[in-house]
Amino acid sequence: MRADAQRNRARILAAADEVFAAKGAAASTEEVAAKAGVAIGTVFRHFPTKNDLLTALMKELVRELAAEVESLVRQGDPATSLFTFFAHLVERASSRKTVVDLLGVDIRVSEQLQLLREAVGILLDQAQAAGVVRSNVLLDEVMALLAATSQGALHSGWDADLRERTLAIIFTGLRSAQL
Amino acid sequence: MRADAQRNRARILAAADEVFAAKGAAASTEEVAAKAGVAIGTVFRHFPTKNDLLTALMKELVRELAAEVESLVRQGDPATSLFTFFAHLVERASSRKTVVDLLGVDIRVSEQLQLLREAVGILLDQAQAAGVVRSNVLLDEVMALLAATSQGALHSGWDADLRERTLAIIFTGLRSAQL
Amino acid sequence: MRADAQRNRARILAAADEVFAAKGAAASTEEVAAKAGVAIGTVFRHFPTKNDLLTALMKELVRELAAEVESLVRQGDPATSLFTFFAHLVERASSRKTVVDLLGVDIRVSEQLQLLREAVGILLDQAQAAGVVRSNVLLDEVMALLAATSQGALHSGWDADLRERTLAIIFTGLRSAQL
Amino acid sequence: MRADAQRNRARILAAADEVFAAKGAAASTEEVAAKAGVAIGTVFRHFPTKNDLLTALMKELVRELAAEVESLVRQGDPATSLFTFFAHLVERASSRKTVVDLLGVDIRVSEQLQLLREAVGILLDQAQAAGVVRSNVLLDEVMALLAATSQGALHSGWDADLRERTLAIIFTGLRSAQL
DNA sequence: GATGAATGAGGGTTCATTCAT
DNA sequence: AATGAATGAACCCTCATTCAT
Repeated sequence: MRADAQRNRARILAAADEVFAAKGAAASTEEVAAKAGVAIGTVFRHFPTKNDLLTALMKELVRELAAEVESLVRQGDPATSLFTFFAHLVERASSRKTVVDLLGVDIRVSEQLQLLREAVGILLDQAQAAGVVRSNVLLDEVMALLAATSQGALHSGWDADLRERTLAIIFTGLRSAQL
Repeated sequence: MRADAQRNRARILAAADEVFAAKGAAASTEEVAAKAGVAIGTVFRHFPTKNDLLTALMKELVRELAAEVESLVRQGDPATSLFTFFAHLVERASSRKTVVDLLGVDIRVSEQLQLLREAVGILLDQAQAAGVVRSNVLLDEVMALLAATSQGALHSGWDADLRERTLAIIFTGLRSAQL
Repeated sequence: MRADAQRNRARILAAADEVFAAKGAAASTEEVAAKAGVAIGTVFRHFPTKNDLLTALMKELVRELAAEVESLVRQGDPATSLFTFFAHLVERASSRKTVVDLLGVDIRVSEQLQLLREAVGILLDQAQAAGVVRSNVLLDEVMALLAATSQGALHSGWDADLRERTLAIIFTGLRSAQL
Repeated sequence: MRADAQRNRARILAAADEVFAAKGAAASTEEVAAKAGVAIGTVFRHFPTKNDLLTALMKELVRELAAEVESLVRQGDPATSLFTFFAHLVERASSRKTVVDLLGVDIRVSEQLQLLREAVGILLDQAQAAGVVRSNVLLDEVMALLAATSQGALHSGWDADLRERTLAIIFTGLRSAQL
């Protein structure tokens, strides 16, 4: 791929991220093109379908998240890394409708999610090994809470404070030694 | 309002509930009209805007939920009513896209939510008085968890089992005496 | 259907006939709408797909042709009716690209053509009974010649004179007593 | 012109022939480029317009046909060469949408057809001299029948058998001694 | 000369909303 | 009040053509 094409592809992805983050996946491809500063045809050359664009965005997102998890696995505190990642993802979701739409809705891309799922699985294992998460908590529930909270974080009412307090309740629920 | 107009209004709301529940708010007004057995013009006479129709649906939903809360306040076990209601709402959301869309997205109708908020507030008070919910849990967090979990419940992966286990974590987080 | 809708439907069909006759089936639906004096949405309300519009045009055409054949069967000279119809169809095709496109190309509407085929079959029977068409000529060949000549008649070079002389050759080929 | 340019030109023409033969002139230039193994820009450098490419194809076709006629004139049986050529062209058309589209539709290239016309004229003269075609048959009619039958041969229903029987009728019409 | 990315007009289709019947 | 036809902006996508690399 030529240098300018590479540049445009990146620009389009960035524009799409912004636009879809603000207005959700229902925003028009035309708007993405405008924000990227290219003609509509250029968007469709790089992503032949609107859905392809959304999927690419999703892959990008999952890649970043997985990288973050990996970094936590290597350098973070095994006991708290799960909570750290959880909080970070939710914080991020609060300003990005795309994160939410993609994390939750599209079934066809769930293969992509598998990657993320496995990464989070490691964090969960660590936390359970460290004894800060009950051993009967399954990865399924953690993923479900992750997705649900990300969705929720989008709403207007969720400021940093509410987010923190809500997560505190969930983290308490995950901690061992109760019941 | 004439008797038949009254009847039509009810029919349209019922149809809208069904249609939007199945396909989300993106479904066409025409489809609602068809399912209601009226012409498209009739829908717009009753609800001048598609958004008006969605808002009306929301009011209806909140009214029902509030009624359910009230009934729990009167006849339910004060200690567990909050959890009962929470679980029921989430279960309901899992098959009704409308619940989710409305509960989460539309900001302009949040006045309507006030009613529900107050009702849930009573349940929370009761649960805290009964000592099954920590006293430092605020209504804000409960509402946030309610909304988030409702959204999450929509996803394909959420079967009854996962729903139950996920809620169990949240309920544990709400319970007192831990940490 | 309301009176105005009926009127518009007719107008659209007439406009489509004209437009497609002049430019072939590749002409835009928008142009049809403009010529009909309606908005684009109206065209699609009556014919949900461009192909539906073309098919409707085809049905209309076949209906007319079949009616003409029937009238010939009832009142025409059995010996010459086939030739009369043949000549008339080709003459008509010479100014109507639609006739040609539809008669020849679209496979999905061939059920419609069945009607025409049967009608022409009667004319052929009559002509053979009258002894002016060889008895070993099959309906298949007649239909093939009909279609081919209609297509050919579209070309710029075909004036009335050329048409007549070309048909004379074909008619001679169909006549009995030679070879 | 450089050697590689020459080679590319030939490749593009070959690819265009294949592609347009299969899908008709509506196929995209991009597809031609792909099949030719060159970039789209190269196609447009050699043929500044899609129509130029089609015209070139036409020239090529006419050249081939004229060569075939010439070979028939030199070595064929004067009495039957016209029929041989006629049958061969129609057979070829049955698998090549291009032949048909070009032979029939484009007016601007009719100068090219002049060449073919003259060649066919020779065959006709021969056949009339041999007494197997009526002397009052004009070249115009033969060309018209040639074009019409080529178009017709494209349709799905035309198998080898139908083609043969249909041509038999036309050939009979051309033969002398009848009427 | 070749490459292939960018352009942007144009096409089919949908749908909220308006308005004549 | 109800009907349902008409409107037209907006959307996704295609493709001939141009032009920077």
